[in-house]
Amino acid sequence: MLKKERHQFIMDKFKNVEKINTIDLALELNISEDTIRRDFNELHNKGLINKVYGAAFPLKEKSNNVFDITIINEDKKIIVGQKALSFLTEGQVIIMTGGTTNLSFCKLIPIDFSATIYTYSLPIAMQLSQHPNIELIFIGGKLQKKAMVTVGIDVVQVLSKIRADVCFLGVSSLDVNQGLTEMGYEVSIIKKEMIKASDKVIVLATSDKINGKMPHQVCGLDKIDAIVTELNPKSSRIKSFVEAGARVY
Amino acid sequence: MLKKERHQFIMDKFKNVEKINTIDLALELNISEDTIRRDFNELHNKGLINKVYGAAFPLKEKSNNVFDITIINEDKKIIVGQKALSFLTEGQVIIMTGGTTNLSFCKLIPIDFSATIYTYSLPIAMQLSQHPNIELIFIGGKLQKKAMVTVGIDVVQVLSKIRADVCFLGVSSLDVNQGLTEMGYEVSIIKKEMIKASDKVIVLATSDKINGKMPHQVCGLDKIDAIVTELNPKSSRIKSFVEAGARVY
DNA sequence: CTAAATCGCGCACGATAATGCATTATATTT
DNA sequence: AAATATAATGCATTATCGTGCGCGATTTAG
Repeated sequence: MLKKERHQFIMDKFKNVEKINTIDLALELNISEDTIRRDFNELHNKGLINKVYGAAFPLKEKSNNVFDITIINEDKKIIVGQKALSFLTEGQVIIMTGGTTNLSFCKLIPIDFSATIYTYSLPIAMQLSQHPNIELIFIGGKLQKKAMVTVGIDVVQVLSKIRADVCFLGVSSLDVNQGLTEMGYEVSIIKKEMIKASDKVIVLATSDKINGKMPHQVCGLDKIDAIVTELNPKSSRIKSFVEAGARVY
Repeated sequence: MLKKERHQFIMDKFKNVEKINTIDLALELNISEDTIRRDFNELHNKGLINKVYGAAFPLKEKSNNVFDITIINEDKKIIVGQKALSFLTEGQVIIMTGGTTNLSFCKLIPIDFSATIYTYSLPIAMQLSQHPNIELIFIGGKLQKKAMVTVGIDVVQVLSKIRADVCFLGVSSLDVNQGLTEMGYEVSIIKKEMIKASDKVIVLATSDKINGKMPHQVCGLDKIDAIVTELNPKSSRIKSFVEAGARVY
């Protein structure tokens, strides 16, 4: 039995059992404890298992992979993204904010779509890097780890110098009276700048963002050219926005 | 039986089996193990199979998840990374290049390590965003999709204005006479700038990078403060570097 | 605090790999 | 078709890898 096979065997076994004893596995596979220990050590070094005295445990399945981004309400966000596709035109210059709604949207963009896209979100950039015809420009700055976006004066400065055709804007909250509001001050500043830099502003939001209020205002409804949600535009939950004159899709 | 036929035979066989033993195949095809090994090596270099001690495996089909980064020769890179940890000091200002060797290194950095880190690599930034005490600054620019790093004048400009204590430099190739060389012109320019901006330069490289030559020179060995590989510094494979006066770890 | 279990390290040995070289097969040129 | 260059193959040698064992160090449990 090859080393690699044993490693695979161990990882597979952890799908069924919660703990593997060093001695037991040595007996089961008919090899020395030393080898098992070495295997455990190697797997431990790779960050695949937890090791304790005399045994090993599987790692808590909680996103041990940094790069695994879980999208909550993904089905709703996919609906939003599909509607938003109609706002894309070949050759546009686009500003794309962060957030999982925008991420879902980016996953739906046709693979050969051609455009220039500015973003300040790491996950969005990773996703869009798959598109060979998209010229992707990342706006650098200090990283805000929670949102995985860059913030700070550098970001604002870059934004102040560009002109985009359209901005796809993910949001914290959307309210009929307050308009668009953000949880973080820095992000609110940056989004203001993004709106200023774009001819059109398309807001992507699932219904759970509606009628919430966050401390920092970004803009009023009048600045927004389209609001895309997973709801039917005639839905009662979005009625107030339609009545206020917003273009809801 | 021609080489091409054998290669085809091997790839076909992987459609049915999960593992091909070196000896078994040699017996089956009635040719020497050497030839099989050479075949495995060639296919491995083309990135078509995985090779381990005594056998070969088919590549696990790359996941459709953009964020999944497969690190080849991960065990070697982990050794490099562990050695490189000794060059870290709390509170440093660090420049980190891209590449999977550096990525492995970043995974090994203690979770509570505190420093300021500049990078132009998306995967590295994603990884380091896990560390709460690291002030992470992403250098923006046009994204080079293949390497997942930003390039262009903006990157150079940012680098020209910073001073770092240490630069951890991943490389394309390392040669005793040519020094550090790169495949891409743009990246070579940027790495020059990174070296200029740093007091110390630590090169992280697995042995397969050694004695290769790429078209664009970055710097000579004299600019490098330390070369970290997975090899023992006394190994014959690295001997020429030691003799040339390089500090090999 | 003590005893038992477990661990890490160095060493030895057999298996597998890499390298240089001679030989044979294949491709290219004239 | 013959001559020559180029590539592929196998063998011998040396290097490297994986594994088990022994021993002292470390950890756990009572």
